[in-house]
Amino acid sequence: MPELPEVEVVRRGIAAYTLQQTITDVIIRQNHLRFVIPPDFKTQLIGQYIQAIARRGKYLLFMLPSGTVIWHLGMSGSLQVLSTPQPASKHDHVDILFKNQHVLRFNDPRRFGAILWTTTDPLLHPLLSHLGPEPLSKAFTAHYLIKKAKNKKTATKSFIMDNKIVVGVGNIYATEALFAAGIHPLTPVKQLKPVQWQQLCSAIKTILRQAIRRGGTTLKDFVQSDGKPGYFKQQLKAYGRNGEACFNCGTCLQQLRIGQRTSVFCGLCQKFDSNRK
DNA sequence: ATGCGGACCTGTTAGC
DNA sequence: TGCTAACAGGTCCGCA
Repeated sequence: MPELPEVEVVRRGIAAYTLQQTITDVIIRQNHLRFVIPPDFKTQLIGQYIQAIARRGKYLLFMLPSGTVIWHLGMSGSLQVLSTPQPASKHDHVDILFKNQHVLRFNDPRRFGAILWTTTDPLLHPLLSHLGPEPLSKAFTAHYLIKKAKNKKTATKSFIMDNKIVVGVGNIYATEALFAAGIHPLTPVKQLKPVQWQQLCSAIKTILRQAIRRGGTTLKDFVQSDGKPGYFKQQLKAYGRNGEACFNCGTCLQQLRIGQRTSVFCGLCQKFDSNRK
């Protein structure tokens, strides 16, 4: 479910209620997520407090004095802060209780989420160590992409969704960024011109920033930490619009599958040929 | 080395 | 109406 903007929205939302708060209890109702939650997870956390909540790609990092909780929301996970007790409903797998009475509750129907505990540098963890740069950082530039794309024939859409190239760009924002940059999703990356890399790079940054500002994209069930949906869906220009008219030229948007993911694009605005524009 | 398909798991929707 | 198949925001692994 959540791509980078959604994870960032969650991070900011829960930080306000949980930073510096002592953990009084941890309730695990289902420990079988993408990985099994470590057996000592509960005892490691109780009595400690959250010093900071960071994000690396789509991973949330809860920094405690003696270690770090690495938390991934998977495809369908959400984290909410409850200020009054509420009975657990279906798929509410984990609760973290704080001294200030707030509860951090994790719900994840598909259980693709992951919760890990590490006492060493989380950025060196095997799941994180190979990750590419943050798209909103200075390290993410057209120049960097050109270097990475050299001699590769990968489809541009698969390329920008590859964690090792850049983190946080999932199907929604990849689709949107390619539309904004006027690049056909199947274009082999070695064919892209520098000007197109510029457009793509800045489209990714712009779209992610806008999505964060609007609280992320709610397609079906994404909620911010306060339970409200995200409001970026109204801004989507290509994703989910197969068969509808392109906002630029009125042409009927098309759909195809790339790497088992649906891709919507405009056959007129997004061409292989780079000499337009 | 790269790149693709499959697997993980459940819920919703489209189609017959 | 009811059953089944396909598909869904992510990621890792193994095989070609």
